[in-house]
Amino acid sequence: MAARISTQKKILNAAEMLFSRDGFEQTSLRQITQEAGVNLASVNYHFGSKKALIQAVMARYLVVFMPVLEEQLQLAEQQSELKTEELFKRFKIPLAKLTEVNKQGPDIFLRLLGFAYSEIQGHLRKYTQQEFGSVLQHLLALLKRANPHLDEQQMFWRLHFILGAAVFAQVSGQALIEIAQSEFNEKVEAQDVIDQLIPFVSGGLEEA
Amino acid sequence: MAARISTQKKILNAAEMLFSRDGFEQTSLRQITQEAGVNLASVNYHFGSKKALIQAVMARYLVVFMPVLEEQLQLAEQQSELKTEELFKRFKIPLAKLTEVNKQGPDIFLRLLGFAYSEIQGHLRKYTQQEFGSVLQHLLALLKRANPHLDEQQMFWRLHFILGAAVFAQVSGQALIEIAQSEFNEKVEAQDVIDQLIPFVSGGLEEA
DNA sequence: GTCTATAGTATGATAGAC
DNA sequence: GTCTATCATACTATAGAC
Repeated sequence: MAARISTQKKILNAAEMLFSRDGFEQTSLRQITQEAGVNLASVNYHFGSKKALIQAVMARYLVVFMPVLEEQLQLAEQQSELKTEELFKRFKIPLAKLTEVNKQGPDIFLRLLGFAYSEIQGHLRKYTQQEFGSVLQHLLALLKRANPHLDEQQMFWRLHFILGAAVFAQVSGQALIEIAQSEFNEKVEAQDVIDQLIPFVSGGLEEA
Repeated sequence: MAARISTQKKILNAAEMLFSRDGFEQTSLRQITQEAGVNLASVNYHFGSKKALIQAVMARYLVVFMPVLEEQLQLAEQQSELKTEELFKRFKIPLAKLTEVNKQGPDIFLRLLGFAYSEIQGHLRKYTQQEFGSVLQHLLALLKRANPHLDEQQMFWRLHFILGAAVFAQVSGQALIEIAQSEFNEKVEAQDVIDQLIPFVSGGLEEA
């Protein structure tokens, strides 16, 4: 017996797969409904619009990720010493938690996040800020404490550079991983990319 | 007397303005021809296709930028000590040279480059590699010499992170600059962003 | 809830008169 | 070289039968 999955879930699953592979704008409702094996019109029936569907796909991950990140930030705060790399390493815990949503959850989420920022998804930014703004504010506060030598402006730009590096790594991720594999004859996992990224962004942020 | 500009140039100028503001895919041939004050069909008459037009827009900058970059790399090579930040600073010279193409040339070029990589423009990558691959190989060789403590894999990933940070800064550039201005009550120029970027990527690349 | 059919809009490209 | 007119195609979204 095939599992009985609601049309809503079928749409979410198909959309997630295609969005994370090709991006939001590059994926049409036709592709999604075909992949999901449901009717074209059902997207608008269940979600109202493509934008709302995008938000729903992201939300499944954000509602898991953000609370765990906040938890980790609070743990970090209790430590006597607050080191940049330590803070970034804490991202690995909420990321790992996403395997509960989907076996490939961490990869998928990071790629979705990449597309969310590289394509200009104003509505997503607004939604994230509204729902999880406090967590992001908390992160910023801790990074400032760990890097008192940076002024506001340096911090502002470097955080955006970090975001850019992370986003780019994920969006170009699969292509890059394949290049890396053929070049180094080693299997490369998405997790390895994170491990490469953390010292890079830490070094960049701390630089005097 | 209005300057007599050829239709080709009118198209190139309008396309450049719109591409650098909105990206390649977000800009339609109809917008371009309207902005240029020429007929819709003339793009295909003069350039053959939208892809070819994109390439022509980029080429105007690349043919100026790349030779000057190569010149700078050769100068760097003659120095006894080869420092990472020194290498990245050398990018400022070929960038500044782009004011000869257009007063806003450096900004425009960096934004175009950003879109070229964030949207997946396979044909552009191929073109750049074909025409200017040797310069990029040279840069890679020097960065390796300046950072002998990094293995191939670390170097590979960090270069892509750097690309991501740079691209993101440019593509989100105008929006970010506006945020920065309102937040810091200071005028921010594109040049300032470069100055912020250089120590960040240098610190990130060198990190042990 | 799910379907077909289609409205309404936008795109890149081209044929053919001038 | 430049124009008008139009083709062929893709998209999101919705109306209305079942």
